[in-house]
Amino acid sequence: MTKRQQIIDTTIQLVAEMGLYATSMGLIVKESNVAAGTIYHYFKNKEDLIKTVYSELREEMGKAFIQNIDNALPYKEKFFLIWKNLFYYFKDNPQKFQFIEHYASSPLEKNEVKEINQRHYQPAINFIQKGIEKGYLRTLPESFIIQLIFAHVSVVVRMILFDETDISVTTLQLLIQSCWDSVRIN
Amino acid sequence: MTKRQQIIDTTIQLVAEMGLYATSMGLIVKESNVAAGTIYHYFKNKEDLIKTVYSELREEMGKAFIQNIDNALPYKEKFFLIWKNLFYYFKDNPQKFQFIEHYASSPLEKNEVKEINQRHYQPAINFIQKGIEKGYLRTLPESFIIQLIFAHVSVVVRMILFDETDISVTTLQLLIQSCWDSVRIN
Amino acid sequence: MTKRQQIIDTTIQLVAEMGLYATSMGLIVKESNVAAGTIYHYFKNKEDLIKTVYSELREEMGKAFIQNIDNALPYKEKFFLIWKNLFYYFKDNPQKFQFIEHYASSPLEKNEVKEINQRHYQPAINFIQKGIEKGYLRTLPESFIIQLIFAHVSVVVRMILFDETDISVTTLQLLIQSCWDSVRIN
Amino acid sequence: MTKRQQIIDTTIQLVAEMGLYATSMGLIVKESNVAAGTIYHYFKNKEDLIKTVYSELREEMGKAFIQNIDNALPYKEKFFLIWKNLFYYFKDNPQKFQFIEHYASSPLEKNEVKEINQRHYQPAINFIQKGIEKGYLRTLPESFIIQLIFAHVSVVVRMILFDETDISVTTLQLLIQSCWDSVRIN
DNA sequence: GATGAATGAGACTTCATTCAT
DNA sequence: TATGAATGAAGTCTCATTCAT
Repeated sequence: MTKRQQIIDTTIQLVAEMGLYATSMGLIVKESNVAAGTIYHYFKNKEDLIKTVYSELREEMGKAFIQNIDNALPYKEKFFLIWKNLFYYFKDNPQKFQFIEHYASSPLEKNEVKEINQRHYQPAINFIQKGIEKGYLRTLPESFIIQLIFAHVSVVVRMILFDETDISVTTLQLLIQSCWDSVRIN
Repeated sequence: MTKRQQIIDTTIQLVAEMGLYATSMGLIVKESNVAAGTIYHYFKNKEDLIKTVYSELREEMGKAFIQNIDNALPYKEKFFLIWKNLFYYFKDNPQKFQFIEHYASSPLEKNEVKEINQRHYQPAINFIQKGIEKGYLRTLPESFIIQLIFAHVSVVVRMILFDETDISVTTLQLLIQSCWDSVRIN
Repeated sequence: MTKRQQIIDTTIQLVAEMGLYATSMGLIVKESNVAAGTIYHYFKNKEDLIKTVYSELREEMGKAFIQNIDNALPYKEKFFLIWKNLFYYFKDNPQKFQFIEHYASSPLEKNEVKEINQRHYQPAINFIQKGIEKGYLRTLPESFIIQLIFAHVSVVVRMILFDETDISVTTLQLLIQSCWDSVRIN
Repeated sequence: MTKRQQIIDTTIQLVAEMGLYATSMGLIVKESNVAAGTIYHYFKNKEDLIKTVYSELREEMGKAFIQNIDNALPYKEKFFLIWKNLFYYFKDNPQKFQFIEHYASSPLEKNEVKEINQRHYQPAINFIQKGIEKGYLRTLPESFIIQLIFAHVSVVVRMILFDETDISVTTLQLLIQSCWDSVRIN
């Protein structure tokens, strides 16, 4: 594994466990078996490191949730599949989920990166847009609907992760239905 | 106003604007017109200050959202009123909303305060419990339903606050309906 | 007990246990049931408090070690009695002993108090002086001999206090003999 | 000279002059021409710095006082030589002597370092042990005898250092004799 | 006499970052 | 590329002391 990747992996892990601010560069140095200077060889500074990691995760996530979606399927089924994709991506990568949550709620989020990462959203935006146009979804701002879905999934993931319980396929189906009911046309 | 209150008010304002970590004790000192030592007269340390502020806000919030609820009203109407109470409490106190969001996503949240503040939830838990029993709401864990509603309101509030737009009463009604649809029995 | 005495007692106890610097005024306040301002009513500042306590202890100690000395006794016997007086004063008042040790090794000792407290030494100086004149003791500076005796007793007391053992009368006699042998004429 | 050594030297000098507590890290920074962070690169914290310095001095002292002792010499002569070694080590390194005195009387001393540094005592313990076995010294606990000798030397050194007088070789011989008389078999 | 809220200088320490090797 | 010693600004907190009540 390259030094750069070691740094990124350690950063994800530490931020997930301790949060953005408790994750000092010194700690990353210690845990990643890399010298302080090396980090600054690959990243301009701490903010750049964090933002880069976030960017990469967003891209990965963006790919994950549209994966294996057959366009021929009915809209509702695609919705359910997408929800599941997102859910399992988070469930199977709890540290990445937590990193993203930490980042999203940090003051860093306020900056320009928002737009930069927007493009990873594009397929999602398109999907929602089409849902509204075709009369499957309520007439609400797309970004709002996306936030709603994202928030919904996050609540479910958080519940599972922190309660350390698992969830049956049936229950999961109920939960997705709940999300679907909040955005679909009655 | 007492020194203690000055400190608390300044803390809410600064944390709302800059986040938990960018809000240094030095900044609080400067903005609150209080000596450094005075803060430590009222609070054990920064963590204690933050947690105390959070606790007080949670209590206030707990009171706000069950306010003016006539028990004689139909369940659904009560649900809508509670949603609105919560919504307007956040909308009218944006700094308190942001403080709570910052706190909730911080590593501090992980600690014991969670339980301590649980009692402010009690009316909410009871309300949800009754809704499930009477067959108005889906059979899901109460705490999960509460999280879902909370997340839903938060998304709406965030949208309004950050987009700096306002929202018509009609739209609001639609949004509450969306939340209701995600938890009500079909 | 007067507030003043409460302060002094608490100070002795805390300094004995924790040392001069770990004994903060705040700690004295907490442990002595006295308000911060009250301490400053009786003492000019921390240094004054410590020095006053020390002065009082020195006076007490000065009285203790010449107590019950019959001038008619042989010189050597008087020496043994004085040694014992000093020893038992320390053994029976371990906190006072420790306070004195902490003070004596502190930078405060360097100041003027040394002379002020000199007068409590006077009987000791006289006793040593007479011993030299009469040919019982070696011709060395009196203050040096006093330091030697004081150091000797302190070593014994420290040993007993920290090892938490006690000591037989016979052993004690041997120890005094050791001290006596270091200053008597051969 | 390395940064680490600069820090240690400055620490010895400042503690000797001002005591353990008046020697702030800030002062060490100023006097040693080193950045604050650099101290924490070499030492975990102030306590660690002080303890490390003390440890090194104890080792140096341990080497100093058994230096040039010819085992073939008579016991008493070896005793005199050892006393002199210790005496001159302190007299020639007054700041180290004062550092050790400050440390020894501080609350830090109470901790584990005591044992760690015990091994530097080993030659001394052996020497005393042999003295008792061979009938040269009184039957008293070795550690007690060591404390006695140490206290004796310290009184002499303190006298010379603080009175700023020097001492003739004859007088010195008298003083060692006094120490010897306090521990030798009559 | 007694109280304790309020002060602010200064103590210790952390941490992102640089730079010579 | 990679290292890690060195930096110093800034953060948190303590503590002796004051003063209005």
